[in-house]
Amino acid sequence: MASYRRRFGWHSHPEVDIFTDRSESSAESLSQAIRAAASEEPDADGSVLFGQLQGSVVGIRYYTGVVNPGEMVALVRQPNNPYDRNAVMVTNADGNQVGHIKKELAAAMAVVMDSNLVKVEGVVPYRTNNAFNMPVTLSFWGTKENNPIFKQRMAVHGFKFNSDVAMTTSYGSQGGRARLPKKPVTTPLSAEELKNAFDDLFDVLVESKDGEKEASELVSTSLMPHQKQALSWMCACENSSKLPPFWEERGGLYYNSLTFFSAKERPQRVRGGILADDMGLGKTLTTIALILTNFHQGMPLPVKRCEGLTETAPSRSEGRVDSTIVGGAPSGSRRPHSPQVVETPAETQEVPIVSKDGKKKRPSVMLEDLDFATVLGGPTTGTKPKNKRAAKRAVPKDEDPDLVCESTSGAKTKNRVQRAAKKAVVPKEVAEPCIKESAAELSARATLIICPLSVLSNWLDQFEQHVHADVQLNVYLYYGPERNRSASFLASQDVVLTTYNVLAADHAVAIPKNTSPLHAAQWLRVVLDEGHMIRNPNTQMGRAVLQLQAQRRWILSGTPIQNSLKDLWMLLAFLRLKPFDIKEWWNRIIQRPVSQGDRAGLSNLQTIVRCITLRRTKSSTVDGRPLVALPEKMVCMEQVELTQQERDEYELARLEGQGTISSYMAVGTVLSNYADVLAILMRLRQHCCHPDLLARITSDLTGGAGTPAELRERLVEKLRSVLASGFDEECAVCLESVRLPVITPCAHVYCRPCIAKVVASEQEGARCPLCRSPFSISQLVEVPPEELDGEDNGAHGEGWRTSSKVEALLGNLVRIRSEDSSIKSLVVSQFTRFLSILETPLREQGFSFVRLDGTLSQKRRAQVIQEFQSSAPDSPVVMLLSLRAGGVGLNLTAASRVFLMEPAWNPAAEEQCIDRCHRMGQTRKVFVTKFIVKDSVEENMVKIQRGKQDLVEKAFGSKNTDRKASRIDDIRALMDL
DNA sequence: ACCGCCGGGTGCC
DNA sequence: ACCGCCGGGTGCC
Repeated sequence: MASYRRRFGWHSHPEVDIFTDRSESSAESLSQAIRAAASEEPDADGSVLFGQLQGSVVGIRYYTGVVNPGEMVALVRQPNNPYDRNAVMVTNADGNQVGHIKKELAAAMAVVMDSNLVKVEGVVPYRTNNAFNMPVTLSFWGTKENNPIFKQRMAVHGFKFNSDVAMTTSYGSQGGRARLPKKPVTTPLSAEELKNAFDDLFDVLVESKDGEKEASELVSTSLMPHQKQALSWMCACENSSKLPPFWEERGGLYYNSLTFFSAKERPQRVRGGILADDMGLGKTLTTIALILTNFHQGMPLPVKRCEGLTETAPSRSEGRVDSTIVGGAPSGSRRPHSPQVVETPAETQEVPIVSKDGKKKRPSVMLEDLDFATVLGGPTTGTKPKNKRAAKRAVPKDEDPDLVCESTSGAKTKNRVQRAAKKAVVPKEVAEPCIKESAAELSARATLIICPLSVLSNWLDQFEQHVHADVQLNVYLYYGPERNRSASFLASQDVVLTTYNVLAADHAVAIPKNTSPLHAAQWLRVVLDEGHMIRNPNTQMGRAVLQLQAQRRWILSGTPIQNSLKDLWMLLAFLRLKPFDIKEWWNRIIQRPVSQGDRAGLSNLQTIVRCITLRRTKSSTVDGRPLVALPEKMVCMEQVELTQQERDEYELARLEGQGTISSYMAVGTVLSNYADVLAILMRLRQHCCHPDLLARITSDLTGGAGTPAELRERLVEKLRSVLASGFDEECAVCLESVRLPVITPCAHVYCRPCIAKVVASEQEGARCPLCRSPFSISQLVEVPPEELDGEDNGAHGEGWRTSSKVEALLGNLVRIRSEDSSIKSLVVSQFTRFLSILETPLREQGFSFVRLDGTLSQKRRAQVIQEFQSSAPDSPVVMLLSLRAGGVGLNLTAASRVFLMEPAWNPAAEEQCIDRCHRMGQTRKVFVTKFIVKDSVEENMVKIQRGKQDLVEKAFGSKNTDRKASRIDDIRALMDL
């Protein structure tokens, strides 16, 4: 008994004591209970039906949950029930408790559920007039091996199954209707079909929703057609009272065609969805437009505008950013008080406006005001005459102190446009039934945006760039130790920007006693940027995200599903798409049917995704034209010839290296001397760039024993060089990019958690998975964090010398400058020391430049990017960029030339770099130059790059051994062996 | 619940 | 009367 109780399955959730909360709010806590319990469930696929039983649900008069004939119900174990530890609770599809399973049957079910032998599903087969209990058909699902033991345990309690009926592997999609296992009507999908269908899940959605919506004129950037479509769609999602998928209204009742659940209450709608546009289509801008355009009841966000700033509006002066960028300071989010404040007009369309006295205002009256409003916000038309006209319209001061502030002349003024706006409560979407909002709902104002740290600055920039300078938009950066933790302060902002980590950390700290500030606030809207980041609901992040309180919820993601169907569940749970936000229903209705190849299940899944997602790709079209016509991109290789002296040095190193490696080859110890091989390759690559790069790599790797400290230092050095080389980016255990890299004494690099797993799994001595050399966990070495990107900052003052590659780059830069001095360039290298070396000639030649590498703090990084992106005449024209710096999403569109100083092992890294400037917002043709030293390891690397790209496309089932072999082949090719 | 079960009242017909 | 029978109170787990 004790043993099975300890191994709680998904039906049991000992933490949740539902009896502490039996009152009104129990519906929500029950949903949470089910969700919590269900999330522990192992994969729902591969189950077979053991059999079915008729049972009864008792005590229904004590609960409010309603079930109609044919509806599915959930069975949830209640091990803490004070009356019966075997209790099994029954809830309906809405998460409301219906009753309990009768105790004799519950006693049997508790045994098999607690020991994880089965998952139980229930359907109420028919109606009775009994007010005290109701029938339920229970289906028991589990893995084949567990079938006999299940039957036996049930038999002990007197429940027998008819064995010939029970076995069927098909789930079918019958939902609640059928009580007997059915033969599938159609043949199930093959694994291949399933995989394709799954991959296409989002891609087939690529669609152009018709209908465009203009952004509020608070937005200074004009939206492209596809962005207007997205805005229109997003507004509709937020405002319409349309039922969620699979719900329909039938004679005053709301009916779900998948669970057969019907309810009097309108099911809670999803006010939001997934914007899954490809990267670069402007999800950020569209979201900003949404925030400004769709406040309550389809009105624009009411904000104050400072007229005085209008004239300088279009220039993005640095001064404006700091008012938003400073995290933590309570006043940090407010822009300095400026002259004459006006609130924004609310309406831009010809909607009849009813004035205070009930008279209908003619649209023309409105237009007059609008004209004025347009002037206020107009990007380039901050013309004096119109402003004067605006000033004349100022009304006496005594009306509404909130809207008044000092004008330039010191007089208190308020603009009458506002009065028009205030009266303009006519909803915009006349065709769509506009949702009703309660007073409490109407009081929510702020939008919370959660994003990865790497794109924080991008959001700030984009707000800066796309919102009119005179708009007093309160954007608060909730980040850093000084952040303001007042929930009411946060809720009073227009936008609060934070990261997943801050959210999770706050949540974790607050959880035992109270709620975190972000969880205490009632948000108008929560936006998850790169929303695919949260995949697991059991992580701190996942839990924190799910518990936010908001009226509207959005997920922005270029790749909504990364691995499996399960990823999608988290997104649906976040959006609270009923009833799929509860895992039990998701598993029953979607996950299991689909993973068993059920076509109807797949089609239901597609319906769900279609209803809540908008996705366009770069190749989508609007009215037959591509969404974004990116300027052309030209990629060329520039061959660099070494000087005779460089060539001599290179050949010396190559011959030596070839000798070493071929001797390893001869005795088959290439992999156990991997570090050596990499070091040789590294030296050759450095020869190709600049001789001074070699200076520090002097340690003889095979050198005799030293003190442990020396050995350790050598390993650190090796790890550093391995990481810098980019060669060993993938961990041989998880086959993914190395996280938390550590190096073994045999110089193989793994993720720390991966190698720890290996050590744990091997009985006695752990061996390196690649070369089988023994090692212990204490011998693993990691790079001290402060050194990760720390390189000497080129004190190359006097002893500086040039190289062929340096000359090649400088030649290009000088030529470009002479042709068009406004052209900016990215100079990319993996060797940050090479970037340091390049600083000297750039300075000598009078190029103004900035440098972006991994050592920069977030704040400094943002500054550097902003400086570089600036179009001011004295702004930098070159950015020295470390290949590994920053993540995706960096926006460096000011550059239109990219110089890749040396080939990278990973072509994707190069592509990513290029895409930082060849992306939306790029107006010029982009030229990419890849420098390759002729007759060198670099040329060989390019060949291998090509090979790998091919490989990636073909290979899915490549095994570890294949990888090893291919590595040796790689090395052979690289060294011309 | 038009049941079953419990426990107090009651006790030939 | 340490039973049977009657009828009211009661009722999930």
